[in-house]
Amino acid sequence: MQQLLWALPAPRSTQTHPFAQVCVAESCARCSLSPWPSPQAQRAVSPNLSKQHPRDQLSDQHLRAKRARVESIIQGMSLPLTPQAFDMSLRAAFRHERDRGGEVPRESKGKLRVPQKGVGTAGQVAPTGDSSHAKGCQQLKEQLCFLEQQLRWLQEKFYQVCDSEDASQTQEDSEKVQLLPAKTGGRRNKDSATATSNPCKVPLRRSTLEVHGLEEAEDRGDTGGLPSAVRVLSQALKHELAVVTSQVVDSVLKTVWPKAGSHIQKQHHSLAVPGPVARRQNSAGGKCRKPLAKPSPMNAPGSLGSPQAEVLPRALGKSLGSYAGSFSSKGVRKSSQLPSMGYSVGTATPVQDSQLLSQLLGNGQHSLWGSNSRENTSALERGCPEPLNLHWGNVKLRSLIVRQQQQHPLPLSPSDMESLGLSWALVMCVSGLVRRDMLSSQFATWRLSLTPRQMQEVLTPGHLKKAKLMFFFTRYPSSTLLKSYFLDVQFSRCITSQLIKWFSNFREFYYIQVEKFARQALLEGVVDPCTLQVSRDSELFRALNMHYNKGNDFEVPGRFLEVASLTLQEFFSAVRAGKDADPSWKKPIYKIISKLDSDIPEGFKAASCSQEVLHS
DNA sequence: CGATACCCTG
DNA sequence: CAGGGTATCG
Repeated sequence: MQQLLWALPAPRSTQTHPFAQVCVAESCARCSLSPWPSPQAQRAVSPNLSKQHPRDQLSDQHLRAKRARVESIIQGMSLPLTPQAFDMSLRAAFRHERDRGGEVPRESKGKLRVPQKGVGTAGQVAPTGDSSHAKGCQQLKEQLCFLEQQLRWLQEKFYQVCDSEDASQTQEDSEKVQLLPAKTGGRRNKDSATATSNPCKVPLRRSTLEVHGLEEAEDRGDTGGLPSAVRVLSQALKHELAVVTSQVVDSVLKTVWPKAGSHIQKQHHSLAVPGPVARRQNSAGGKCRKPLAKPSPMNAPGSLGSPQAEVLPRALGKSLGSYAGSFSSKGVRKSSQLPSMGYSVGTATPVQDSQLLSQLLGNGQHSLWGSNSRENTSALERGCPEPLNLHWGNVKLRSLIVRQQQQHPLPLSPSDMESLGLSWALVMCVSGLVRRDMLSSQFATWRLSLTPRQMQEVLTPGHLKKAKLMFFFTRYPSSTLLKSYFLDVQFSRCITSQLIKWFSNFREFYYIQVEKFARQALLEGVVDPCTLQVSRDSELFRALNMHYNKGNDFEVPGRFLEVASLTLQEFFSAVRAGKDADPSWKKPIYKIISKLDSDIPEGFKAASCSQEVLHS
């Protein structure tokens, strides 16, 4: 969720966050009550939106109506916030703004992330420990903060909408022209051609509300009142906000106070208790990508012969909740693998969400969850009223509407927060307000918490490490070989290509390094290629070892040294012969090296191998 | 046409 | 390391 937060497009560089400014200047209480900056203030901080067209005066009323509407959303959301939450969120917002400092606020990345419930979730439900209460409170508080920040950000976006609408009809906004697919060359055309199948594939620069959907709405002559797209989004957001908020509150209360309701006062008390937000970092983003953490329930000793003193932070693997709401390859929850924790899982399964997300992510045909999604998806869509089938910035708004109309509760579980994050991500993505890859990241994280224990449906850091070590033996593994060595991975097209991509990246680094040293040798006046031998204490080896074997906890096979030496010599000879003038001069070398793969020790096949990596 | 390799970029 | 693009192969 925090990813979502820092992923939110920063205000234009010349513009500080209007809300932050208000916060600085005045006591935050006022901001909380009325998060809207005055129109003057708004314009003052957004110079490029300040061009007032004469025609605007005619539509002032129009604008006010829109603002009032959006404001009602904000205020509706603000109601349940406690004073502490306000204060906290304000500070968070301010901190966020400060951290931004023109760059991505990396540091804030983990700050608001809600701690995952660990293995002992059931224990946390027990009303024994104050810490668990505090933790829950912390969660709730942070959720609310997050929501508020989102809202504030939305507010800003809506201002942009209002203003850009005014501008759009009166001037050929050069920026907008630039955004139009038809006018930006072949690649853009290609993008829009595939837009239907990749509804969420919204490039960042089109991810503001200044998207085609608005224009579409207006092109249809929808000039009276709010543009239909705005109206639809507004309604969708309202629903989403209401549902999400109540769910968060409910779920946290239920979790922390099984006899919820009678201890509301305690909540406020506990809210003030600061708690460390232990949170794993996850820099992974993008579709079908491996998360950095995984539940590692199995910890059987690996059978790697060498001292596998793998050193990845334990917290990485442990902090994640091991909630095992799991999916089979068919996308059906395997009840047999559900832990009996007494969580009331909502009637709507995560499967539905996942399908929707999958749809949004453009994985419609081959859902990450399996193959039966098409059936269900169509079932979902049948209930969807067609008039809402708008496209908004290449995103099917309908998907949101479908979800909204279903009004199913999100599953209440330790993955609540992730689900919530996804709900928001959905809203953000559908409205074109957030980058698709960030949604995907959220998506992957969320999905991770539902992964079966036995079969990894995602590639973990452990797998990556294992792959790197395997690179010492094989530079060009076939997909079948990979399948036979990652037995604990449930292979899909996505997983396969990711693994292959990994090795492609490994090779890339490898060849770059070797080439670098080959050229260096040439400059140093080496004449005989045979003198170029890669030994364990050579610079080249150190560079490679650092990359593939960080920590030097794996004994690199001698064969790899031979291969590296040969690669080095080949590069040396080629460069010396001036072959590097040919754009494809590396191809022959690649061909040679590709034949030098050796067998991988059977030990790598051990399913626990990649998990062992995380624990030793 | 899909899978894959390579290249380039962030 | 991931993404996107292009080139190539069967």
